[in-house]
Amino acid sequence: MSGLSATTQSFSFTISMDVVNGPLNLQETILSGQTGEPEWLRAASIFTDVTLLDGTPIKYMLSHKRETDKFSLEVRAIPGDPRNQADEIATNLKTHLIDVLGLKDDLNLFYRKFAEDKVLSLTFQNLRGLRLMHGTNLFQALICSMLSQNNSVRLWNRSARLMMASYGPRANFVDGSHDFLFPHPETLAKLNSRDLRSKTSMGYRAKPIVAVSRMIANHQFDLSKLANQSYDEAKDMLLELPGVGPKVADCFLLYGAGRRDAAPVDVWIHRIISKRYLHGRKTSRAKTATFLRKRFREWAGYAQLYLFDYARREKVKQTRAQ
DNA sequence: TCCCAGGATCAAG
DNA sequence: CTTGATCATGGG
Repeated sequence: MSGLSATTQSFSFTISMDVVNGPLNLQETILSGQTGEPEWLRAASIFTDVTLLDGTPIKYMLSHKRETDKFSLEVRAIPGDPRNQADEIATNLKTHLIDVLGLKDDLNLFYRKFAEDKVLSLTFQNLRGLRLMHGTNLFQALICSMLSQNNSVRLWNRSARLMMASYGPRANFVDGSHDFLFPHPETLAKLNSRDLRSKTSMGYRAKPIVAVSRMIANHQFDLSKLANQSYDEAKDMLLELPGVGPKVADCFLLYGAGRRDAAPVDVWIHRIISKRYLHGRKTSRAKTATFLRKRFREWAGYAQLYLFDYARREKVKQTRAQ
């Protein structure tokens, strides 16, 4: 024995997802604008994410074969701590991916259940394998959802990345690279909103984001407590936060807290629901939201995700046709 | 230059 | 309970 402890370097492995029923479209899933966390970085068809496993950071690159059914995931893992065992990291990473990518959700059941819905079923072919992601950090999910209000996906992602680079804890990896995680509420609570604004170009959203960070940092508000409450109770609690309205609250509940019966109603959803389900009658967003929840129940979040993507695609087609 | 982006808020009607 | 103006920022 040399006395040197074994160190784990970067390594690759494959996750066979035979046990998980249903398709996965990795690209659609990650690029669908869900607000639980910033969009994973993409180079060609390889996605990179950094997460905490048992409190230590891991960077991993993800790709998969073209088939959406019977897929397998190619994973390259770069540990943050060389003392962690490779097989242990692989096991934890697999569990993590099943959770984050919603691989337990029975998509085929969803497709079967609403095959007769003339509007929703239209989206199933192109979006087959699109899944709801599950945020890993409640605070991050709330802030990202707040950033998304009256903003484009591209811009809120940019602000979130700038927040990480400016105020996030640094994570080092065994290959010498480093990255920045999402900042803690305690860090943001100490800022004045003007500095946050100038460094992240988040505009007027800086003020409520600092305010909310303070409420969470001093335990005036507990995000984890919402899991034990009914949808209506949880939403009412969230609506008391400055800068959090009905849409942002639903984004947090769906993408952050993993409540699949929440259905955020934005301009796109409101348009397509009133046009295709309510005969073009003009209604309020509140009524659109109620309609979504009552019609799709525990699948409301999924219905919303598919209709949102579909509505955006239609818009793109229209603008191209001009 | 104006309009829009996964809206929230406040004042008026 | 609805409507309108305002709020930063950047892209088209």
